[in-house]
Amino acid sequence: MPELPEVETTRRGVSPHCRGEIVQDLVVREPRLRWPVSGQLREGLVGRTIETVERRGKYLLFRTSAGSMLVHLGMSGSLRVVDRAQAPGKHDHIDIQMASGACLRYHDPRRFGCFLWLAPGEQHPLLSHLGPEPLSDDFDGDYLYRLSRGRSSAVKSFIMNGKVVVGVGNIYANEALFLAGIHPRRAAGRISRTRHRVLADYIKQVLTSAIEQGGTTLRDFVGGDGKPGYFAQQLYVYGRAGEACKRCGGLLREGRLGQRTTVFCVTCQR
DNA sequence: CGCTGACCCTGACGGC
DNA sequence: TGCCGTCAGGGTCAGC
Repeated sequence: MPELPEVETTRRGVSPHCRGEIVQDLVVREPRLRWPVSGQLREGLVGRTIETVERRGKYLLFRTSAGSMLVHLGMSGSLRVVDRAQAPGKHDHIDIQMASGACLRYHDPRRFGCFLWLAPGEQHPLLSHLGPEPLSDDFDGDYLYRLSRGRSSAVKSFIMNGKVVVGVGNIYANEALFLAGIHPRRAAGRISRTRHRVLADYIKQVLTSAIEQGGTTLRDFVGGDGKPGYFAQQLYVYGRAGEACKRCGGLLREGRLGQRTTVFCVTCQR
């Protein structure tokens, strides 16, 4: 589910209900996530005031003066604001209850997400090797060009690699490559500077547009306010294999690249 | 160091 | 109706 636009949508949705609020209790119904939810999280968080909710790549950081809660939504996770009186449903694994009465509820059928506690100033290994934010000035075509020299991996795997750039998942990688007219299997190291610039610009554009639409809801994504995203209607290739290319009318083809479904147009992408 | 594939887990869906 | 295989938006890790 969540790539950068969905995580950002979640951040924007939950932030007003967290910022400046005291955490009254943390209820963990199912600690078996990607890594077990430790007691340290509860010890660290309860009684603290959440100062800010930040995002780094697909990670959310709930900052307090005593440390931070690091959250990843995995593939099927969502975090939304609910009324604390509302009975938890299946796969509602964690509640973060605010003194204000608001409640952040974490739902994750596949349990690939994680909730970790970071001591003040602690640089978690998960965050320390991440590439630049795609929407920042640190990320552009020249950067992609430089980093890709000598690399033999397919450009799609390259831009989905979090050490190269964060937040670009399968949906938006497919979309950006289509818009840039680049074949997903082309070796990253054999793409010109000009084309890398086009690609970087489209990555920024497609992510920005998706954030504006509240993300992409394929089956069950909901943002912090519980509402779905509307970007799915604007997808050019993802989920459209066998249908007509919106640019040339040809049949979109599907393949597998690095265990991920890849959709592209053989005419428009070279 | 770079790259590939197995793996983590549950649910939805299509074919029989 | 049910069983079975396949696939799904994330990332880590071992091995070459």
